[in-house]
Amino acid sequence: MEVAPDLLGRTLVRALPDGSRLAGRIVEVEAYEPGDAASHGNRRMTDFNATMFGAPGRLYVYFTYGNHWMMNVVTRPRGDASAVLLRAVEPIDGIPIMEANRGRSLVTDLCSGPGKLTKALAVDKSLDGTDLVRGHDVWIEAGDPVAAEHIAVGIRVGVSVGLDKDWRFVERGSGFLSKGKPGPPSGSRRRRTTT
DNA sequence: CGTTGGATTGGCT
DNA sequence: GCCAATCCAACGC
Repeated sequence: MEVAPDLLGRTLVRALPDGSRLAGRIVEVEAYEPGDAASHGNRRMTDFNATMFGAPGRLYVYFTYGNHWMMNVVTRPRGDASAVLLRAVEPIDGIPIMEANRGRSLVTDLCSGPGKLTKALAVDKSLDGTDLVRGHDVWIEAGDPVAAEHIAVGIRVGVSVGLDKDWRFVERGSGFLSKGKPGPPSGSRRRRTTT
């Protein structure tokens, strides 16, 4: 939680096997803490979320909703199971490649959401556990920190519990934020097979 | 062992 | 506005 706002403004870099460099400025994150009902870390440790329990400074990648990867930064020491979800970045380098990955050319729509971000940067489970400080596939650079007065906070997006926590941090006024609406999903639109 | 629901997105009605 | 895509773990029987 303490480091989540600090990640805003930093540069997320992804180096592809062919040497291409993709980079973006982090503009939206959410914190997930130990004991947080909305966090995977609140459940038992499995292969699915093991990275979250591991060493800090690593990349935690997981799959959800059947077809979307999410990328997180593990922030607390081994055993504490916390992470910061990277929800949106402002594209800087390798935009044409991002466009190809996303099948879209609107720059504000390339990385404006957690699932979009991973697709644009070609991030998947194979990068789970990567060291974001020393890694050579994906890492985070210092970038330009966002001043506290330009950071807006709010409740997290897409979760139905833990709404009492203002753990979503965004760069105020950025045009590259996700379109997810904070708070519970608009009704529970989950399919009902039972009659 | 079968069903449900989720840190989502994109496409169709 | 509503639903499908499609994987994993919790929960109910």
